[in-house]
Amino acid sequence: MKLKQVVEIGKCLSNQTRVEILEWLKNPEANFPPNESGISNKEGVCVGNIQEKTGLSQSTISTYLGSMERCGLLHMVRNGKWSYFSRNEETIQEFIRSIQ
Amino acid sequence: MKLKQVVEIGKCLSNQTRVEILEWLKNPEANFPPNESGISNKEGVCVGNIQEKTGLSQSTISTYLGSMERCGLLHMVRNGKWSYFSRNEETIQEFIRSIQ
DNA sequence: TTGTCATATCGAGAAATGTCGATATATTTG
DNA sequence: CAAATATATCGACATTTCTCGATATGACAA
Repeated sequence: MKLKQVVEIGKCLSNQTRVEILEWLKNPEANFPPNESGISNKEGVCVGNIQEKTGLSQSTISTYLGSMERCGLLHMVRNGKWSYFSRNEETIQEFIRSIQ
Repeated sequence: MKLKQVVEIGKCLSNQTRVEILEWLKNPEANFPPNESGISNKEGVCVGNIQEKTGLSQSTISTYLGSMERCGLLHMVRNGKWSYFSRNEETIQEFIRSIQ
């Protein structure tokens, strides 16, 4: 993994709420209520459910999730009006290999 | 590892130079000139040699290394007027376990 | 003790990030 | 089409971090 990407991931991990989101998404079914649509939490958790759990504003959480997706920590899939976020385990492993 | 420590490590990894230092210290004998004192680079690299390689000011590098030590990424040992820094592999592994 | 060297700490201004409310966009529903 | 809903983006101000030069500290040498 390139240095720039390591740094971008580091920026995401430099904030308590973002680290918690990453942690919660290890077990999305236990940490979030079921999605309104049929989609399982395993495939991704919608922005609203993450926002509610953190207590921060909608715009802040949307910004957080966007930056976590751009650096590769999270994967996003859109379905209608919802965006579903899940961990991107491949990139996380690459990041780990870069620093260990 | 506690959330706060993960975040402090994240802050250290959010800067290009600090990530490079961590990378260089994987192989200190290849990346730094021998220490003036008898101490091997394997046991730690002194601040001056790290500063010279980065090109940043002495005070900046001292601040960087201090924060990397406080969060547990680096280990420091003092010897006379020198401080020697090396990777703290135990904490690095703990950090990795926290995010994977 | 005085001077020199390596490192640490301080104070400051510049730059980046945090976080919000307001608003824009896009999708679905009536 | 109009309204409602979920998410994204914008603009702004507060806070944090970056990075430096200046200075303090502590160890060693003369």
